[in-house]
Amino acid sequence: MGRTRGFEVEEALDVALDLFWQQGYDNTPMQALCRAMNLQPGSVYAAFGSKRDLFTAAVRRYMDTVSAEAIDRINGAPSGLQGLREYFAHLIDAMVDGKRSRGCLITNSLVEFAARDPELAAMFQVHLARLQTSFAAALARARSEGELRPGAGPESADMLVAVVQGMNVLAKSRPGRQALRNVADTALAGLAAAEPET
Amino acid sequence: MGRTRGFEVEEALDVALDLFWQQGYDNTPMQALCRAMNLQPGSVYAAFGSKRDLFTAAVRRYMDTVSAEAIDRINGAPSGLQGLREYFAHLIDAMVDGKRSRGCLITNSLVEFAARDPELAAMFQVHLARLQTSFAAALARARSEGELRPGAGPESADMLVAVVQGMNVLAKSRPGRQALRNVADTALAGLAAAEPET
DNA sequence: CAGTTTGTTGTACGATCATTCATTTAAACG
DNA sequence: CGTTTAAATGAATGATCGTACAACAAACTG
Repeated sequence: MGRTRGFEVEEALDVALDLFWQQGYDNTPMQALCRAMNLQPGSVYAAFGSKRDLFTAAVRRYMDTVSAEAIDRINGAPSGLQGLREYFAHLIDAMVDGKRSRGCLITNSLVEFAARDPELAAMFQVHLARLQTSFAAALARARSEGELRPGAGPESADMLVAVVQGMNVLAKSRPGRQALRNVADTALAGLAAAEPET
Repeated sequence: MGRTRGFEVEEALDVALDLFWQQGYDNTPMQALCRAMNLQPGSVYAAFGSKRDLFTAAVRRYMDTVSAEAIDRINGAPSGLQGLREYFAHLIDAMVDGKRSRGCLITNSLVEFAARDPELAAMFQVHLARLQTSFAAALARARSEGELRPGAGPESADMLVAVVQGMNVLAKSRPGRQALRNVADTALAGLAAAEPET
């Protein structure tokens, strides 16, 4: 019983997610969030709890949507190496044209929170582990298909995770598509077997 | 004439630099800076201007000391590839034992400021360009000495810059030395000529 | 249609922020 | 030593922050 909610919680959360993604946590006042969500403070606190709770919910939503979609691409391709190539291709597209020009919410938040909020840091760690695991699986597949040079293998996943985090940082200074492609291509070329001359 | 300053400006700046490095800009109140510097607000404002000015000075100092020392290592080695290896080795040491466990002040600040302060963003861009240039020079030297595999060269510098930025992010979650070494070794192994079997 | 319960509204509160300034202190100069 | 000038002090200011709450509105229950 009682009055029904006049807004969609997930829609509002998406708006908050967008703001946190663009501006960071400390630099986004609750007032700005309320304005963007078209909600009064009371409604926000009733629905989400504190500002930190709202942020936590936004990070969770980011992991379940944006991040999950990207990671799924890694192992949804016909070959291991191709999965990696497609992952990076879409990442770069989103960094040039789309929302990833703001970097990655988790990378941004890791930098902002790792030293002061162990609970959030643990969430970010889960994300990194997922990414690493998917990279390792793709590399294992690529190796079994003879796509990798000797010495490269699942252990190389850590390097790819670092490259992605680095690209997320660099994306914030709006580099050209070519520069980003160069980064990804160089990283993958270092793992792939030498191509036969065309 | 007049009363002389009772503190060393550079010493105070180093203290502020340390605090900004650990906690970020937004998360470091002027009050905390004053306490750490053992100075009253008036003295700080007289010496440095605004909080943003103090931060700018701290970033400049970081670039001139911490960052310059690290970059100098790249091309201070007997061979190109060896310079890169030494750069990463010292970077990893500082991430495990030293102040680099807080990441890199510039990487942190790039994430915090790129989208909202073009002037600071330009400073960070200079840093990235310096790093890229040094990497490219080392790679050119390495190539001319036959240390690189075919396909690798100065253009690969962008990938190394991304790897470093990524490691700076990952460092904040205190990874083990082994994980960091794996990242650096994998990145360099992808560029280096195949080693003869021992 | 009353009563209960829940959501919404808008204001207001205390804390904390960056910054200022009148006052006091001390070094340098004649 | 007295005057001048700059630095240090520490409280105060106004703005902005996250959050709470009293008043009002609406929907479900019986």
